[in-house]
Amino acid sequence: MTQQPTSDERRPASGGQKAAARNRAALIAAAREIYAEHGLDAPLSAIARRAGVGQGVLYRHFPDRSALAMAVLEENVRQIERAAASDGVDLAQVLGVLTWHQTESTAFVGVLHADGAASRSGTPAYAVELSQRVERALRRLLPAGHPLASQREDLMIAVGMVSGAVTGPTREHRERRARAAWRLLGVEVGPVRPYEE
Amino acid sequence: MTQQPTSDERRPASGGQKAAARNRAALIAAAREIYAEHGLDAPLSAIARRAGVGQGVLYRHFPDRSALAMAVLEENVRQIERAAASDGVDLAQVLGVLTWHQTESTAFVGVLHADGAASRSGTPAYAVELSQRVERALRRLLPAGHPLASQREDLMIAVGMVSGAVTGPTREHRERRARAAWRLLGVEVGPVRPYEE
Amino acid sequence: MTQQPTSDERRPASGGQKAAARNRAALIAAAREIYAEHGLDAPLSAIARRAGVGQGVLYRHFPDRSALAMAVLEENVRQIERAAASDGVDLAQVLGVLTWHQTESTAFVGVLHADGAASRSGTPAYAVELSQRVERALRRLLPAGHPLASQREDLMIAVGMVSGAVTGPTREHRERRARAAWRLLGVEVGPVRPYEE
Amino acid sequence: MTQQPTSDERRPASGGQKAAARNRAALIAAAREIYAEHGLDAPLSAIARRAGVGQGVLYRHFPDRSALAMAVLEENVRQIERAAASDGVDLAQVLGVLTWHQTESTAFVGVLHADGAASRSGTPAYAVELSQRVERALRRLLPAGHPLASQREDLMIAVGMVSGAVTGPTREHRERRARAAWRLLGVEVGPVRPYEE
DNA sequence: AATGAATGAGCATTCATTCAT
DNA sequence: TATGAATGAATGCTCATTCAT
Repeated sequence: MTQQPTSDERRPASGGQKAAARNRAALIAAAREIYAEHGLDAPLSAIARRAGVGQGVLYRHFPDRSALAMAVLEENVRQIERAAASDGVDLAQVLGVLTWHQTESTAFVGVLHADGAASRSGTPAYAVELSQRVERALRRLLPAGHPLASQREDLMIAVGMVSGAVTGPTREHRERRARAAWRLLGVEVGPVRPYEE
Repeated sequence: MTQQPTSDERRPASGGQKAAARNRAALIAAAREIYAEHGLDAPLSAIARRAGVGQGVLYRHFPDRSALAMAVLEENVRQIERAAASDGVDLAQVLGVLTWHQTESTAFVGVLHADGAASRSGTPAYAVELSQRVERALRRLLPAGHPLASQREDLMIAVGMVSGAVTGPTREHRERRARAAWRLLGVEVGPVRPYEE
Repeated sequence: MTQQPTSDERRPASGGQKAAARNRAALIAAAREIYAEHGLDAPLSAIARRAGVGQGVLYRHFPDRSALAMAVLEENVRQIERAAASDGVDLAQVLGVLTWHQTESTAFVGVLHADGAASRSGTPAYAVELSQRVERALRRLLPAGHPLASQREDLMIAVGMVSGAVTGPTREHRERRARAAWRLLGVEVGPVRPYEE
Repeated sequence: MTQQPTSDERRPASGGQKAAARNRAALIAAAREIYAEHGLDAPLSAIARRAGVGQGVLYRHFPDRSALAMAVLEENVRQIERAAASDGVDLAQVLGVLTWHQTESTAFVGVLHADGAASRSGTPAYAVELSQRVERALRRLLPAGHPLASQREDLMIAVGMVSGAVTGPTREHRERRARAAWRLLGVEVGPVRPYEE
């Protein structure tokens, strides 16, 4: 009726709070890798396995699929927000950081396809939220005369467009195409690299 | 006891070659609808059901998932090829037809993300092939001075970019964004509609 | 991304419509046994195994847990309804049939605990429905002067009470206790046996 | 480097024997609540959480699921035993206390379904034991001419019958049905309330 | 040639139980 | 002695694919 383990094997067990944090990090790292290889729909079991933990641990830390994706992509968005908040930064530089994440994390590209209005009803809520955070970060730096400043939607449409261009087997390949995309848009982009301060 | 088959029962009735062709068409039409509603990962059983045929028929006509997707998207590509081959047509008009398919068929958008070089190893071969056929169709009409003519890759990068912009709940929504995308690229587009001759 | 069987093994397959009906019957029979042994919460996989079919077959025939339970208990209820509808029958005889099912099918007892008003919110809807059908069948035969006729609820309370008395390892044991219960209620019961006409 | 433990950290603080007893009581109280809300199959983790203790504490005090259920129901039985042992009490009054527990604690009802002979092989041993204790308490007060005195089994069959009648969403609902059950049995019941002396 | 039943692998999720801290 | 993280078995459910009829 109720489940009861049949095996007599000794079962390994927990490793305290420190291990918990380590596991959480391992799960996020594993998810990032698996997402890159198999997309956001990858089996959660694969992520747990890659992280070297049981299925339960994944659920303990992330109650549902969204929570995990959110945690993974949160880091990407945060870096963009930080970059946008630093002193004396201009839009081009932040677009460089954005582009770096687009080329680095295939899953992140998917999020930027979600315009703020939830494209298809299937678009997960977290994607919309993350997309809006990126938009807020960028818009503050958008100067009046900028090519993307004339119409309200243009900014995120352009970001989506670059996402559409970011394909290819290696990061370098993807970066080349992303740069070409921005060039075609006539928008200046700074160095494509992660934000570090 | 030599009982004659009274055959009161309606036999499913094989239907001959004509029915076979009709089934194939019904499957493609059903797949197009289901793909639009549930994406390319929709259960094949749903497609068979919508087409009003058994699962077996689907497998008879399309040995695997790719074959069906291919058949569905083949039609989109063929229309673009036909449009590009008509008399006195110019690039803008064909881009209009292309854009119509992008806004109409979400699945088709996915194909155009596949640049000719097979972006991710996961990209199915048919996507690459279809993408290349679109490229060939367009490139013949690309005049020397066109904004997308200066670098070899620009043409399909631009197409991919527009695909990236095509999000939204309704076709109208998606068309508006596609037009904005072409505008940002400074590329002229003709009427957004299917090709009919 | 999408699941694809890794194994190369030949997989057995279906056996036509006749087998389908046979499977359905096998599932119901298996469920009846398993319910008797492990209660209504028994794992569905155990039922499928006992019936000698795959999990999918169970879901094809019974979309959810309720549907299967319903199908199993439906037969019990139907016999009572039939008994109640036969010519010249009186309440005592139908109570005999009811009692037979109470002693035969432990799961059926559970259903009769569900008064028409859904005892706990957890009571499944089908239990309520089946219980009400039993009540309707019995009430038509309830004569004015009967010990259970004075108050509206008394009829099904009495049925529930007998259910509460029906415990014990063997059917005979349970029948003995059921008879004692009816005796304590001062209610006459006919022969305890299934309905056959 | 002989660093003194500054112990700024609040250690969970073992708490000594007093805390242990407090935890045990908290677990029983929590279990009673959870059982009432979710039935006897409720997750143990929920009980530990409600009690405000870790899972480990639960296992320290109650090695398995039965031990906890036993401890919870033990209290119900003890009250009945105490009531039956008080001066000048009669059967009707004790049945009132018994009925109160039946209406209050759904889990307790289940125990009373277990006649002394272990109805189904699945019946846990503790249920049999508790049931027998209730029987002993009641039988001593059973006067010779009582309606339940003529046959040995009648007493606990009647108790089981009332248990079978005790359904409904609220305690009041259940009490009304329990009273009706005793009325149908022609057995007098005193005030339905917990025993307090 | 079509039907649609059956198989069974795969993924999500829950929870009893252990054990490092 | 208490905590609560981790394990992993069990179960529910879905779907691609095969094949008897």
